[in-house]
Order: sequence, then structure tokens, then C-alpha cells
Amino acid sequence: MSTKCSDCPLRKMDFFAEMSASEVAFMEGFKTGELEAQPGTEIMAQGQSSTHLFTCLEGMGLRHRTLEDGRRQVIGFVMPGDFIGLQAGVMGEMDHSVEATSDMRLCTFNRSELWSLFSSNPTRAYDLTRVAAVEEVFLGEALTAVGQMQARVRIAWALHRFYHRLAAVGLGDGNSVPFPYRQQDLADALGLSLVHTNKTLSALRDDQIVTWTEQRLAIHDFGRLEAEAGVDAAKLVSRPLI
Amino acid sequence: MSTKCSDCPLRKMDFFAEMSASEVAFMEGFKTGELEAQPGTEIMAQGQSSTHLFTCLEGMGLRHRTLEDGRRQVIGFVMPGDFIGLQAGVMGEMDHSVEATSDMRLCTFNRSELWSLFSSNPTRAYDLTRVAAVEEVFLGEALTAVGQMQARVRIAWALHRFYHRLAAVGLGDGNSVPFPYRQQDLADALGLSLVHTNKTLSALRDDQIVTWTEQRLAIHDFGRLEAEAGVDAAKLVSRPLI
DNA sequence: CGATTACTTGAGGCCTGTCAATGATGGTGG
DNA sequence: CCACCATCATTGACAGGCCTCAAGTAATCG
Repeated sequence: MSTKCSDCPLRKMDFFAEMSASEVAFMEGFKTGELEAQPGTEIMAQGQSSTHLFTCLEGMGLRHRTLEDGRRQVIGFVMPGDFIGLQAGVMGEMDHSVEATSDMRLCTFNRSELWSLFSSNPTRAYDLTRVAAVEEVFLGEALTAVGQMQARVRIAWALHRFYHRLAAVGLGDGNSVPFPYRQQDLADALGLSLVHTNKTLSALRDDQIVTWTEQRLAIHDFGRLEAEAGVDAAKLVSRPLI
Repeated sequence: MSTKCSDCPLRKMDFFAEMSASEVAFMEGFKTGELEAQPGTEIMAQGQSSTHLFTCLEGMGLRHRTLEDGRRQVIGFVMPGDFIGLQAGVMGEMDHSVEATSDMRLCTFNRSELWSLFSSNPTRAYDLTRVAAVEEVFLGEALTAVGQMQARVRIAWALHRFYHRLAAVGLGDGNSVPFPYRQQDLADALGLSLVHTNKTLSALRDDQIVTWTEQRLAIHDFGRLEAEAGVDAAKLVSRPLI
């Protein structure tokens, strides 16, 4: 059974911007259904257009660009509340692929109706642009981490971010969050080799700062993690939910 | 004397998406004036809001994030046609600073009227979102270059991109384009040290592929530059002009 | 129970950063 | 007009962070 937007569990969270009743009603018309995806499923493919756009309702995934020689750059991680397909929507084709890394549930929208969102609901159009701007901020931070930080700092930064982003959507359980990724995914996201990523994670574990096992990430010392990452406590900007 | 949007020299270029007469008329009302900036001027500051938004009409600049320890990550280069201040517009504050590196002329808009753009002109709102999406694509490419490529490839990629982006706005003169940056700027953009950037540029010069002197970038062997950069001939997506 | 996938661990080397010094250029003030 | 200073480009020496190669363990699966 498909969740109605009026019952959407994400929308009530502080992490997401408020939405008026009329906006919710509009979204119920915009939403066309739901899609379930299993780990490994490619939800959108780099270089292709798509008739559908999505919002992640449950589960996690990742965005990546693939190079000719088989290497890839992970450019982001998909978590509940994230919108998928903005580029396909407004530019015709995706510049990256999106793949599920856990079981996922996605709200689906018709791309062909995206224009009606702009023409009939400027508030939602504004929010969609905000989503794009938030994504831009994230990419700027990631670029800064990869360009300027050493391996240990990069990893600490990434794990710190993960924890708080997931906790913000209610997935935190004590000091841990689900984390359905491989070390290779993190390595590809941070521009590090798998081997070096592994050794750095070991060091962080030996220092009793974080542990990452069995698809779960647990933070044992928030203070030191923040110190390692060179960030002050989480300041996640609230974002609109599409 | 301020240029009217109807006379805007940029709008007619193939690089920018078509704009209807009514859209041009709307933009004339949206535009509030022009601003001149000299090299070194900070146009927008990281972490601050702004009452104005801009479009680069002439000249060049760069976007960068500054770290506490003084290092910085250059996250982009501003060239004619680029919109400045999207984040300040929709999120309240910029996540990076924008600074002029040459004399610049900027169209100015009131941030307070951004909402009217969404509510009264969905076509323009759509275009603004496209601008954000294009920026996202660029950041994804940059992240891939910094995360996956070696120094020489990164630099070749960047120079190749610069040339074609500038040529697309009519600044190409034979095989060269204006290039008002320092080697430090390129180094900070690509996550390289100044010294290594310098040595890699020397190598590219010795190999007679490109020369960069006197604020000009000249390409001497396009084929080899593309080969070094691992890209096929330029495929710049057309973008909307705001 | 062989094949596959993911995680670990060790060894060696290179790409790139850091340190340091020198030129080249342009602006400034006496 | 020249000493002085600041900025930027250049070059050499050296070290180190990270990559690559290689091998081994553990867990899952048909």
C-alpha cells in the first residue's frame, strides 16, 4: 500500500521545511506511485533521460559517475528525503547514476508533469530550487574535503556527516545508524584507495572513535570525531522535501 | 551607461538558451542596475546573506571556500553569463565567497524580488533551477577530477574546460583566451600544491601543448590536450542566462 | 565445497607536498 | 632615479602520505 503524502512520516521531521496543507495536496496529485528497489538496482543511469523522478522514502543508495576505465567517483549518498532526478528533470539527462545499496522505497513522479509544478505551484518550484542549492552546498563541501584534507580528516568528516544526516531522519539508535555501504564506496567518494581507506578506518577504530561493522556505523567519541573532522557540532541546514 | 537586457550581447550567443521577448521584458524589470568590480574585490562573502544577486556580464572571477587555517578550496570560476548568489537567494547565505580576478561588470538584481520571479514567471523559475543543475554537474565533474585523476590530467582537464567555456562566450582569439588567474588559484581549485602545479604546467609547456603567460591561456595542440585530459571534444551544455 | 565478495594486512615505491631559495615584475617613497 | 617591498613564478632537494601489488581470512551462496 502506497503512503499518502498527508501521512508522510518524513514531512513532520524538523529536518525538513514546513509544508502547507495546499502544498501537501498538490504533492499528492504529483506523486504517481511508489517503487521498491533492492540493493544493486540501478535507479537512474548516467547519460540517460528518465520518465520518472523520485524521492527517497526509505532506504539508502549512492550517486556515482563512472569513468571509461572502470573507476568511479561517488558524488553523494542517497538518504530518506533526498530527491533523485533533478538533472534528468530540467536538463534531459543525468550526469551520474543512482543505485540502491539497501532495500529502498521511492515515491515516483512523472517527469512530464514537472513543468506543471513550476507553472502552477511557485512555492514548490522555489523549494525544488532550494533542493538544488542544498545539493550544491554539499558538493562544495565534498570538493573541499577531497581537495584539501588528508585521508583521516576526510574519513572523519564523512562519517560525522553521515551520522548526523541519518539521525536527522530518525534513523539514529543510541550512538549508531544503519550504514549499508562498502569500504570501496567510501573510498570512491573520498578519492582514496580501498587499502588506505581500510587502514585509516582501522586506526579510527583502534582509537575508539568510531566502529563500522555489519552495516552499522557507531560513534564512540563525538568530541574527538568532530576534532578529527575539523568541524564544530552538526549544523545541518533544514531542507525542503519534494 | 547600463546595458538593457534587450541589447544584452550574451543572450544572442548559441551557448545560452533562447529567451522569449516577454522573458527579456521581465528581466529588464528584474534587473536593477550594474556593478563594476576591480580585481581583488569580494563580491559575495561566505556565510553572509546579500541583498543583491548578480549575473556576470563581463570579466572573470572565482568562487572559493576558506578554511580556518587559511587554506582555501576554489570551487569554481566565474565567467560571463554565470549567475552569482543562488544560495544567498534561496537559502539565505552563501557557502562560498565570490571574488573578482579581473575588472568585472555585473548585472544586479534585488534578492527581495526573487520570489516574484517564481510567482510570476515560471519559465524563468525553471531556468534558474536549470542553472543550479548545471552548476551541480560542473561540481560533480570537478569532484571526479580531483578525486580520481593525477595532477597532469587534472590540469589538462581544467585548461581544456576553460578554453571552451571562454570561447563559447566569444572571448576566444585564435587559439587563446584571457585568463586572469594565478597559478595558486588553479592549484587551490584542483587540490594541488602551488609547486607541483607550477612544475606540471612547465611540463605541459615543454611538451608544446599549452602556454599560460601574461594572463592569457593559449592552446597549441588541441588533440593532445584532449588526450591528456581524457575527454573527447568539448560538449558544453547550453545553459539559461539569468 | 569451490566460487564470489568484502575486509585485512604487509611491503615497496612513486606521486605529490613541504621547505627553501632565486628571479622577475611592478608599485612606492625618499 | 634608485632602494625597498610585495607579489608571483620558478627550480631543486627531500620527505612522506598514499597507491599499487600481493596474499590471506572470513562470510555467503548455489
